[in-house]
Amino acid sequence: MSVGTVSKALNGRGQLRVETRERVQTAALQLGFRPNDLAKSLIRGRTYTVGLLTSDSFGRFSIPVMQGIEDALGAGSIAVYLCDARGDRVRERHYLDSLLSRRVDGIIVSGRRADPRPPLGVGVPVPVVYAYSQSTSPDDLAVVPDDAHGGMLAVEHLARAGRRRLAHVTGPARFEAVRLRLDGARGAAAEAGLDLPNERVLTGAWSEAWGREAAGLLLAEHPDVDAVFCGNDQIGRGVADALRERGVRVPDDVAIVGYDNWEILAAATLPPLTSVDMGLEGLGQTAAHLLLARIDGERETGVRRLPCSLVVRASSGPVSLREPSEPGA
Amino acid sequence: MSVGTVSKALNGRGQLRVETRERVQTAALQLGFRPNDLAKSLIRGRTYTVGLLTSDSFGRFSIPVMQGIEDALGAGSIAVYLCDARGDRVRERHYLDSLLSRRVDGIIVSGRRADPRPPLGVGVPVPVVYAYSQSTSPDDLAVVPDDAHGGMLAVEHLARAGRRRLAHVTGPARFEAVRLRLDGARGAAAEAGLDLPNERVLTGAWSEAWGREAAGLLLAEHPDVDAVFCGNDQIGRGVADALRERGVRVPDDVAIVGYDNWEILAAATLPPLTSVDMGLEGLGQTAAHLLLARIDGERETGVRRLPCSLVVRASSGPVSLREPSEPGA
DNA sequence: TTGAAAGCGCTAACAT
DNA sequence: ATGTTAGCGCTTTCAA
Repeated sequence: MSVGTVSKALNGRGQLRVETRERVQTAALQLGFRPNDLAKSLIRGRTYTVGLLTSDSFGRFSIPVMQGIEDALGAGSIAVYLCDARGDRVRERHYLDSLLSRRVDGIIVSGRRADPRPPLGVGVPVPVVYAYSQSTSPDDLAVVPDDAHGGMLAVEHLARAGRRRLAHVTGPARFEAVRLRLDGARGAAAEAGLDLPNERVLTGAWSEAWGREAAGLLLAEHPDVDAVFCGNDQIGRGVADALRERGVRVPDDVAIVGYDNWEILAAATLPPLTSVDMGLEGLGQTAAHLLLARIDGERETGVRRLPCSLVVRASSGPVSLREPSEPGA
Repeated sequence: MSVGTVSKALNGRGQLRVETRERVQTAALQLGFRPNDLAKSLIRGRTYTVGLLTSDSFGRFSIPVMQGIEDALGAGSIAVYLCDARGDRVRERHYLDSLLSRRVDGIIVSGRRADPRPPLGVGVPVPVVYAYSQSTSPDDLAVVPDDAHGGMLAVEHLARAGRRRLAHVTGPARFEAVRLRLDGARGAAAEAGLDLPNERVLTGAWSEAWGREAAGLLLAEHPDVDAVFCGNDQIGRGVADALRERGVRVPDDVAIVGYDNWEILAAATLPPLTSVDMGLEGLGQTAAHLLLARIDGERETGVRRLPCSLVVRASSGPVSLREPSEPGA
């Protein structure tokens, strides 16, 4: 029996007698034969493999993105190489070389989104997509969450719950995400006939400690605030804890909305935190599909912003039925 | 110029004129030539690639393990395939087939450690190591944290801080980890002339809510307890918050030690939580090195338990200098 | 010092 | 319906 015949039998190609086909298949099974994908790739010029290059380690945000990518790709029998450059350009270069030598069909660059990063390199001979990350080059394609939309959702929800005096406690002002979320929040506030003046926007760290501190500031300077939109869930938790400790009822007196929908934290907060979900897993899937499209010749570039969603929990219930309370009481 | 010569020039093999070698190298650089690793692998019969097969998604625990693995392997220019079976045996089989067809040199199986899992498959033709996970087969090699050691560290520390009345609030009793940590804790208690009777061992969920609840139980039934060893940091946080709310001072009245050293939670707790660190990143590295050793012919089997370490923060300070207080006051 | 040829495991076109 | 052959890109003898 010739190798050619075996190949046809196993791949269901060519004209073969049914009996031959079956004979080959049983034999292959018995011998534990497994076609060598390396050889196939060598011929096809495609490896059905992509590189996942994270510029900055794996954190709370990269993980779901990664899951989404792996999910979308694994289903199509595309394997994913995992590369963690740990924020080191040299290491990144090293991984890039390795991926290219291994002939990946494309590369997804993920990482902290803090700021647009320099492109992966010049003349990378395979398609690249940035996920939860973007490059400074307009010729690249990036997928990120729509922060303005997230801010809008939060405030829309608070307004609909009858809140009138909003505050915003968020992270460092240098983050693009901080600015965009605020823009979105302001837009929604205006839409609802409310305002969110600068003195009720407090920027600080992305931490619980800052949330606690900010809650104190709000209580001291703006005791009439009845809703706090927080830049992330840690801040939200800090605010919630601090308010509770000072006898302010959440959500009766003050409603709280967090950001990230970090389940394990948001759900454990007292009361559980309503939070904006960036849909990172879906973002990963989108990035994967866009990469596949690019591999198939698609040429779209630019930044794709994906809508967020709101996960409502107890912290943002409707205003108390009782008369407006005296926060800080 | 023949391909053979080029090969020698680029790989520094054979006898070549220096000038030729240089000429080839500059040409290769200009043309952006990149040797095809697929072809090399085909010849060598080795791909310098390993599969990372996580049986049960990526969580708080798998991530550091994964980082360690990637770190140890990436440094040696070994690429890592990422496969997430999501707890589905069919999917796992699918990934296994894919990895084998792609001729990985070995496989690391990681996952939840809850209970030993069935082996990956019979007659897997490449070395396998289980990381933070173990199989039911004694012929396999697994690396897991030493839970008894972790329990020991926690109680040793509390005893040394002068605590005499210990309690243990932990997760569901069906977890092997729960039993082992308790064993270790009891050993250390005995060593220090203390005891940890069953009525002061509370098993429940791995959650903050359970921590809060358990704190209430302890206060009601064992108000003389001066130290609580918690099965994880979430429980620790719940206990800390509940005690504080009831006016019990931590660590003055009651010391708390958590488990997992989940930085973001432990550090944000009031007061910051002393916690047992399982050294998961190191565990991943160890698993990677053991896999490499196996690939090189090493035949060791069994379960390798890696020591833990203790990260001391404020929650376990020495006993108050004031006279023994009245917890619950 | 360089070139030619075989072969890694497979597929696809062409012969038989 | 099956066998033969060339060739994917590379390394490695062996010959020149």
